[in-house]
Amino acid sequence: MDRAIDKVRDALQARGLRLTKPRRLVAEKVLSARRHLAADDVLEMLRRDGTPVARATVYRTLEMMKECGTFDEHDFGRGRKVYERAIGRPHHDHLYCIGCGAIIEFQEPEIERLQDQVTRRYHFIAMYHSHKIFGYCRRCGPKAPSGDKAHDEPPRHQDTKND
Amino acid sequence: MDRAIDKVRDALQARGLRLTKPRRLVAEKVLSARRHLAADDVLEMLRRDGTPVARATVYRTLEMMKECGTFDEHDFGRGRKVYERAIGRPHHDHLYCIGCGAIIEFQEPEIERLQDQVTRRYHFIAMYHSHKIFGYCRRCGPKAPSGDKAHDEPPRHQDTKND
DNA sequence: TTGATACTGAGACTCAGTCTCAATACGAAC
DNA sequence: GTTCGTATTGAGACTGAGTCTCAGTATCAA
Repeated sequence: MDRAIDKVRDALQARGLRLTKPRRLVAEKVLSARRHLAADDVLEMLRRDGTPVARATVYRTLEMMKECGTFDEHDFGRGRKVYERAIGRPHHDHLYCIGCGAIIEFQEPEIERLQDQVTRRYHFIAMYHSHKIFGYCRRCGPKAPSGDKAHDEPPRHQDTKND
Repeated sequence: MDRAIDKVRDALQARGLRLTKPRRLVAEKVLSARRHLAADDVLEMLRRDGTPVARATVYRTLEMMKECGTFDEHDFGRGRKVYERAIGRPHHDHLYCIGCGAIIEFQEPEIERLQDQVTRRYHFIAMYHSHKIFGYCRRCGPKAPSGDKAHDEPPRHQDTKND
């Protein structure tokens, strides 16, 4: 984690940017989070910690960290962007449970290879990609897709990674 | 196209919904479009045609058509959802050009197969997925990723499919 | 210490999308 | 055809994530 913040500093400095106190506070929240965080989550967490950071600064910092490659940004269609640490962990894609909001990460090198093949086919230069599979996790199960109203208000399982 | 509108009607009726005039007008725009359309595009096109439909109705209809499986909805990160006809055409995914906004469709059955494998691995029941590759198309080329400011205002190629 | 520049915070603003509710259209029953 | 209940529409207010502006503050180099 200290290692991670150093890498964040390096990434910023490489672009002539500083790791100021507000930026560090935002970065630490995302780096240590056990789930994907939205700007509002970070805002709220810092407020509760007694170290509030302005809304604009949080948004600017998250965007900046994404540009530097230290955070990954995802949009699971809930009308807000969420972030997770990118440094020090391998690339992965996501399964998103429509029932409970759980996010499961997966790696499939063969898909990545096929993607390269596709982009070559179209003389396309890939910069990044977004591969998400939406459905129902093991716990929400096959019953969910039916008219099961219990799932309109997604239950939040304790030990899963929610957005 | 007449065939298509009939399928739209059937899909609605199967859910006890009617194909009213405003809904038909919205549906026809998306069915006949040569590119992905946002709600605002549809709104504007209908206004220009002299057959205006209320904003709320357009949004409601697009959502409804998606639910019925007649339209596909995509979000390419430009802050608005876009739609394309789904009936009468095979499933595909997209390459999105950051330079000019061009959208290239691709099909890769092998990726779909690997996806199934992934979901099985996690006991996940997939309902739909979103697979997008962002980068630069043949015309925007390898020069684009550099600090080429000419691409801040994406040029719009005449014969490509923009969102 | 000074000047130039980067950064922050507060709050106004934007804009896609949603909600509300009165008015209207439509299908079924009479 | 008329009536009644329900589905649908339109206008415009509202929401909420994200952006912008700009004055004030911090930081760096000289």
